[in-house]
Amino acid sequence: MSKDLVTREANYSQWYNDIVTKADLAENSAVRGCMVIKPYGYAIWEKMQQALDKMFKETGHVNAYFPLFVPKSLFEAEEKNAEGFAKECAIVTHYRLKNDPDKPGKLMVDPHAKLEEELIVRPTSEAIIWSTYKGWIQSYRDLPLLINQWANVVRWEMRTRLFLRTAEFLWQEGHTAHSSEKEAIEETERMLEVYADFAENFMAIPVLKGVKTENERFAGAVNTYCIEALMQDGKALQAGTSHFLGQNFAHAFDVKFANKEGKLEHVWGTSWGVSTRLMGALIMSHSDDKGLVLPPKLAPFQVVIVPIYRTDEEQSLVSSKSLEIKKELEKVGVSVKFDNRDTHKPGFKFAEHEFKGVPLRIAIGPRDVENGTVEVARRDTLEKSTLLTSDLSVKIVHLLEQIQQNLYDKALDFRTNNTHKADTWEEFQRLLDDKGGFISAHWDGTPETEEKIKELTKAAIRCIPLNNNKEQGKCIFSGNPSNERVIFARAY
RNA sequence: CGGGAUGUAGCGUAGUCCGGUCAUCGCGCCUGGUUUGGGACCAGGAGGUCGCAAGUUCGAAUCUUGCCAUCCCGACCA
Repeated sequence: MSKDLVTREANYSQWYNDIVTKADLAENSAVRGCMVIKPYGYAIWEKMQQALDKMFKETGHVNAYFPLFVPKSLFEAEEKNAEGFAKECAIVTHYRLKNDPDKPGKLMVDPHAKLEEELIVRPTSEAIIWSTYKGWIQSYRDLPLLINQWANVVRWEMRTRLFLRTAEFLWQEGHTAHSSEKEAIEETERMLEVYADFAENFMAIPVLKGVKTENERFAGAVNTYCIEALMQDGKALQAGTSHFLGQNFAHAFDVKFANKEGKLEHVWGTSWGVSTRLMGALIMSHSDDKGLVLPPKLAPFQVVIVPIYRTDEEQSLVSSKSLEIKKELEKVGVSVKFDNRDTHKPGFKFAEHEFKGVPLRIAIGPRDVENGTVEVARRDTLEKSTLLTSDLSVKIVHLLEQIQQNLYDKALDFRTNNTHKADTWEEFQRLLDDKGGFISAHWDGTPETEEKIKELTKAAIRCIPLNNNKEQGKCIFSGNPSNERVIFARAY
């Protein structure tokens, strides 16, 4: 466990990988680039899903499910989208295997079972969904169409990393259709707000809301909004995107509706998604050199109770007290695990739960039962205190709220301390190499300049912040005039 | 896909240059006993196609070739 954990300073990426695997979140599988999400990691993802799903429904969306496969002819209909994803598609070309006559016991692809038309394993579902929407939308009365799906997608990435970039990943993708441009833009912005709200209030990660530059825009979108988070190593992570699709997909798939005047118009679209990459963001934002740190709102269990005893008699005494406390806490909505394994010593359990990021630990021994107390340890600050069991549930609820808030505050402080303005090229480069982080700087607005800066420094424009202050200045690279700062960073 | 590194028991490793007496050690695992308020101790035990496949050789963990996987650096990307 943590005695084997390399420090963040010594090797950040190894630290990350160690946490993912040693905290039992996920592991590499027999399939290149694809991970197995283990029960403890999946439980966190389920918490995320539950919270997000509720928020989607509260904003009027419903869930549906569309096929994994997209016929190539549909996939290529929206040209920019198809071109953008073409280089990372898995393609199904056959539908049958047969015994290999040359190798007994082995199978081979049956050459007679070639598909008429290849199927693309979805890298994103716009094509299959918009081709379906064509049949669902005739009138303005059919709009807006507000649908989300929870699914897996495949993008054949060259270099993968657990949660941050895997060939197959889990996500949700919302796909909506509207009768006006204004309404579609409102939807795009609404969902960005939902993502920001989720990141800040559940994940305890402050995020920067903004729009992408043309270079970084989703293939097939008119405008891409994003939330950007800053990781502890000073690199940025795109945590969610919301796209205004204009009428691009409506044109590509001929999706039209009759308006109130009886005239046919193309519908306006949006799509938005977050993925299991959020797991990576969660890990890298809060965890420390002792292991994972989880915000209470997303922890599979918020409190672990570790009983301490020597004799059978003590064990039954301590156990019944533990169960009593567990019940009391569950009554006020706190999730509790009673770790009554008799195969491990308390010290081992302390270390294990600490490594796995359980927000609060309660230890109960015979002494506590006698005194009417418990020992409570916070994972975020590692502070221990002895609390009277009277009103314990109220105190625990309060502590969990404090931990949630403290994690957010710490992450926000970190981001504040690692966001800098640069006004010259030298300053820009120095900031990048010294500290990384977000760098706020003037840019002349051209893709060429953005590209050159990226080439020279590996830093890209993460976003143009929403509600950005207008300010006259000169592009740090070209010296041409600029009327606002944008956010640069090296990114995952 | 380009550059670099690695692959030996569940994990971490020694051995590879210089082929044979070589499958090493620690953790973990199993059994028994003593333990239990911060990662227990003693004794005994099990566990291996040395990544996979061909080749060279009397003989391959060790040499050659191909493939696969992982990590790091690029390009690509949520």
